Amino acid sequence: MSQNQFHDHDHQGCIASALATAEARCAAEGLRLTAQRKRVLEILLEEHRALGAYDILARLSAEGQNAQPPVAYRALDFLVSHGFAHRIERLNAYIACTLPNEGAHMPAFMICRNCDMVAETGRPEAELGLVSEAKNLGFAVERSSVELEGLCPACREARP
Amino acid sequence: MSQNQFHDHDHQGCIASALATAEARCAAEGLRLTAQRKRVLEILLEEHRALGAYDILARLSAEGQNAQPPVAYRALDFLVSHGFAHRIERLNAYIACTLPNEGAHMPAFMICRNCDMVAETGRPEAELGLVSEAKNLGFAVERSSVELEGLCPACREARP
DNA sequence: TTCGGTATTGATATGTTATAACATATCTAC
DNA sequence: GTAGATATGTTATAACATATCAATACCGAA
Repeated sequence: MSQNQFHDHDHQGCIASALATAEARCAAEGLRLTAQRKRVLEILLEEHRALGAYDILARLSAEGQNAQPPVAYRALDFLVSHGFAHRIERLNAYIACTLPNEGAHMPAFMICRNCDMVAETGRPEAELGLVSEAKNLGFAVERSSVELEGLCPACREARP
Repeated sequence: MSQNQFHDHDHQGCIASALATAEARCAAEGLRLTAQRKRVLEILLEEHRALGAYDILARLSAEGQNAQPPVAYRALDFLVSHGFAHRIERLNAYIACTLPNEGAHMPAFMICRNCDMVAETGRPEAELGLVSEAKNLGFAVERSSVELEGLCPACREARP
């Protein structure tokens, strides 16, 4: 996948590759990528945007499964805790990780307020700066959430 | 107030000073710090931690006001949109700004997962790095949310 | 192989956070 | 003092998330 999430990309390939990566990592780490978990990951990858838990439930129900809230939340917990997906706090929604090879990491997200597109990016030096600043204050960082809200390139052009 | 939020400080003075700042800024900018908005800001300042909207409603109800959800959310929207308070996405909660002189700004928060303490900090170069990285990708940042979760100094010592 | 523990799923109920919608009151400028 | 804008009161409901407990599937050890 391209470095720049805003560009077009080979979507089918990106889905297949992400699934393969998840399966490989689960096998390597003794995790169980069960049918439910895999299906939820597939849904996130297909949509390629942030989905609420109830959006996922709706998809599952449309497929004939009588899916109740815990079904989605359990699968999402698994995917998030192992780095296959991320929670977007700002949207109360979830998105497939675009860098699943890296395992648990500290991503940053750009969220378009117009089209709700979400792009993930690494944040090399910024991350270090924040964590070390916290460390100086005696605070031990374990997880981080960095979310930038604004206008994506497409929406900037559409409504300048 | 001290630079380091984890330290003790003059709480009464901090409340009075923050309220005075808010009143001065509202006067200067033609904003209306109505009784409800002021009361909600006072509650946030008194607690000096992140409060959910329904925590605030409970306080208001205890004071005899029959407060319904929109009462809290409207006051919080006002306070947040003008930089007198911040929303902590991770906690679905709100906290008084400790740097209200600066108007709208881009804060970062450290959230203790053990005691729920929230400390606000600026983030000089990290902020610039993130925003400029986004700009390079064509994304125009309008707001940001940076939240670090971990253990505060006190909780690190208590359970090492 | 079967036993027993652990992890996962199924199902119901409920808790928590946030907003829609519309009526009324208050302020401000003209 | 009236009009327009802003703020508040009130009811209802949408949207997001978890607790609980029973049933089943998986998996390693005896």
